[in-house]
Amino acid sequence: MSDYSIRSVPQQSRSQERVDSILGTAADLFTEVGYEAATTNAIAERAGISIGTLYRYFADKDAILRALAARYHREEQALFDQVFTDDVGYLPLPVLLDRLIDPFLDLYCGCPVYAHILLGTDVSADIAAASQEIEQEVIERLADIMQKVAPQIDARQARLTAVICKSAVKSLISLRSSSNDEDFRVQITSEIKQMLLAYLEKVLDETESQERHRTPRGKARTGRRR
Amino acid sequence: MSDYSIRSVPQQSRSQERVDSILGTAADLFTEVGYEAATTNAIAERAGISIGTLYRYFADKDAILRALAARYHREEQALFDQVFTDDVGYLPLPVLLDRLIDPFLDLYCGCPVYAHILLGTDVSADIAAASQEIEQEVIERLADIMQKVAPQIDARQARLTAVICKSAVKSLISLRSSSNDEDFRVQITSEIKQMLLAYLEKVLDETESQERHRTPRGKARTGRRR
DNA sequence: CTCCGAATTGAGTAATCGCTCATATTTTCC
DNA sequence: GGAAAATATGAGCGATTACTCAATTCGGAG
Repeated sequence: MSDYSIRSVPQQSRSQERVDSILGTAADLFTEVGYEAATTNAIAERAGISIGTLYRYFADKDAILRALAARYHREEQALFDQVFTDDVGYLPLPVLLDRLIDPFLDLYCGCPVYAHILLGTDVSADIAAASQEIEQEVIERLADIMQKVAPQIDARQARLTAVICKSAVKSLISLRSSSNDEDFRVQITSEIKQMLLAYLEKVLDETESQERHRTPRGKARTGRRR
Repeated sequence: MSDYSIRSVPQQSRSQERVDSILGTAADLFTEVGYEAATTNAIAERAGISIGTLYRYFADKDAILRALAARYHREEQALFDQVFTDDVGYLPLPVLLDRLIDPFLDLYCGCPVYAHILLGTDVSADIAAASQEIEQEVIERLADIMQKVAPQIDARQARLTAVICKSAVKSLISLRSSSNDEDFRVQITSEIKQMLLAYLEKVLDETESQERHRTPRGKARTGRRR
């Protein structure tokens, strides 16, 4: 340790550990008692550090939640990148739904605080705004997928359908975190998927028949754009 | 029942007016800035009374929200009583959906704080528990209606379907209160109804065919475990 | 008008929370 | 070893909040 080889790697890696530890503890406390009720002193104590140290790494309490929201955003984007492959438009609907839903369920299951952020339960205005931005992004991603699945669909309907799908999954997350009964979770998951399947089949059916019967008036019936 | 922790029994008609005034102001403030951020002093000031007077009528801050939740519960029950008529089982599904959904949308639109209570956004544990109780009641009411619409359905599936319907309407409330764009609200309302319609048609279709084929067990589409 | 209880008032209290900073400890590097 | 820099500590500060209570006003009966 007396070599002057690397500048401050030990410091950095230790710092990162500290940050992660704080984030993990905070996430646990937030989900247990809510954001407001989770005091910074309690977070520090449970993380095994002093309150002063906590404030060396985070400017204020909100910054902790912001960091968690950022991590959530990152992981969610990674999931989407994984899902959004070339063949996404050619998958049977039930398979597509599983592909779209299951990884996200795992995400929220593995880190329940993400559900809090998503559902906007008991968060500051800043976080709520950030969360809404993330959701907007999700809607656009889903709309893109809709366009791949049904190229004949118009952009407006694709967005609308995306909003509905996102909402349904949000409901599913909410329902799943409202109960500890694993059986109920399985049933409700299957049921929401059934609902989405029925809805999507109906939407696709209607846009397809619109296409077949020739566009009723003029042009620009089929969405393009993008 | 009937203990909202109101301190003073209305000896004068003036008292009831006061209580209503406090409740109305509190409801406004709660929806504007949230429950935590709405201080009792601010409620009193806006209601044009002193903080002392407020505490003559309500034991503590939570009692105000509890009174609002009780009012919400009462109005919701009244709506259900109105909807749950004898012919409810014979209505075409789209009509039934309108009958079930539209009055509730009006309720939440007329008093947005009800949406806060329903969605559990930023409320105390007590209120969240009370809200969950109300929701449980809603599920049972909906399950009853499901049994009337489709007598061949089994109780378990009826409850499951009720949970889904309640969730979907909850989503709709959430979506509608997330935007001020009236056009969006109309579209999203129609779309959620479409989704529910597709889902209910599917559920009824499956239970009917189950009935016809006399297969109480076995080739059910919804995977049965246990 | 006088008197008295009920209603109202709002400055003040106790408790809590986010956050600071002077001090103490550890690490780095010669 | 030892100076200096980096990091950690936690008592305590200031601000905020729900809530109290002694003082004051109101209203109506005699």
